Amino acid sequence: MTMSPLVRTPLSIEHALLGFLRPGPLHGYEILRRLDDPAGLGLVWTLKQSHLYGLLARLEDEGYVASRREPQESRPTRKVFELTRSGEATYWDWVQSPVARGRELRLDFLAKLYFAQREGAAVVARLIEGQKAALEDWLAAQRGHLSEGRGPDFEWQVLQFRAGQIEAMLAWLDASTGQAAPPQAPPPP
Amino acid sequence: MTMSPLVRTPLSIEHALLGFLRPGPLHGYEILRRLDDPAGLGLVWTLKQSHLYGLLARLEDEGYVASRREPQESRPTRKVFELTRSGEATYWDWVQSPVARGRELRLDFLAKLYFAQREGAAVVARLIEGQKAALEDWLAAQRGHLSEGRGPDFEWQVLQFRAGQIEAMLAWLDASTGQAAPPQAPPPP
DNA sequence: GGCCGCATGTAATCTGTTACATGATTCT
DNA sequence: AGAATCATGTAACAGATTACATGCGGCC
Repeated sequence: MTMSPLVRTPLSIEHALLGFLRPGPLHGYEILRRLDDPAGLGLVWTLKQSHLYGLLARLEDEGYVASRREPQESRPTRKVFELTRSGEATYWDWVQSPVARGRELRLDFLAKLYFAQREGAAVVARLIEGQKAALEDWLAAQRGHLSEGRGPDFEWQVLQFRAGQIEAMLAWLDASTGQAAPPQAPPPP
Repeated sequence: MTMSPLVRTPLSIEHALLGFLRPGPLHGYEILRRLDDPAGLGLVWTLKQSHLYGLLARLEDEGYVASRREPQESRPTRKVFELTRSGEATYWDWVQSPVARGRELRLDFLAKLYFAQREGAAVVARLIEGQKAALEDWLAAQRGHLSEGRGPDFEWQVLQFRAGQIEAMLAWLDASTGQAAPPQAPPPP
């Protein structure tokens, strides 16, 4: 018996799809077209059509979205998705919380940023502040280990590598999005 | 009918295991212990025991390694693996060729570097030169796109982000391993 | 007697990716 | 007539991760 849990704990990349539905209901094909925009999210996250439909089905399974069929004249019936309460809460949580692991910076964080910018300066500020704090913690940890080590052995190189990547990320956050809007009350959690 | 091909084209992370066998035959448990070293490869690549055994079985399936059983008195029988010709060739190829995608830098490249350093300065130099060239190509591509774009929109931010990460990586290569040994004849290809 | 070290593996699960299937309409 | 667009999905496959299974011998 397969019990699909209503809520998965780790906030992962497919929650980005909820971001497309936040402004209002949408059908799968339309989401695909938005992903095709080479200057939009498609720049960092590409999906095959079948993959997208699979993800949407699962999000519905898990109760984040609900769907209704919308027949059209002279066009195939659409399946229009909209956020449930749970989906909306999950989205706000996802879009404002920093990623917890370095490997999530390339994809997950940029996706968050993409949607956060569509939600306004306060949301962006919140996301960036949280992520900066996380990065600074990581950096401190790397530096802590570095100070223990002695020579340029493999461990030292790895720590240097990570520190360098984190520093570059921090510099980028400051340079490209650093004009932080004053934090305001966030949209409904 | 499942035809497991003798050679998979993409040189991926599990080829790192071949690196443990290059100096000489080894059994799985011993590889595990080497991976446990928190200052060694284990720093960037962690494997569950079952996962390792699975990977070794597949490498054997694909003809990269061969195994023999080695009974012991008062200890469980070991399964000792050694490289085949194909495995050795694949290893030398893997350890000296740069990674082709950014996401492979964190794991695959560091693994290559780990083994390359065990093979000597010439191998390290070869790997690093190749990777630098690849990074510089990527960077040029990002900058090319950047010059086309106008404002600080999402696309611009993404390109800046990538450029920053690549620059940090280049700086790190120069700083921590930059004293390139003069290229010599590599070990038997 | 119980835990740790040695040494092996199978199998389930999950996720990601890709191939394939379908069918109507509109555009060229 | 043929290609592209609109719109949906199933199923196969590949990969990573984890849980679980087993058994002996030595140490405390």
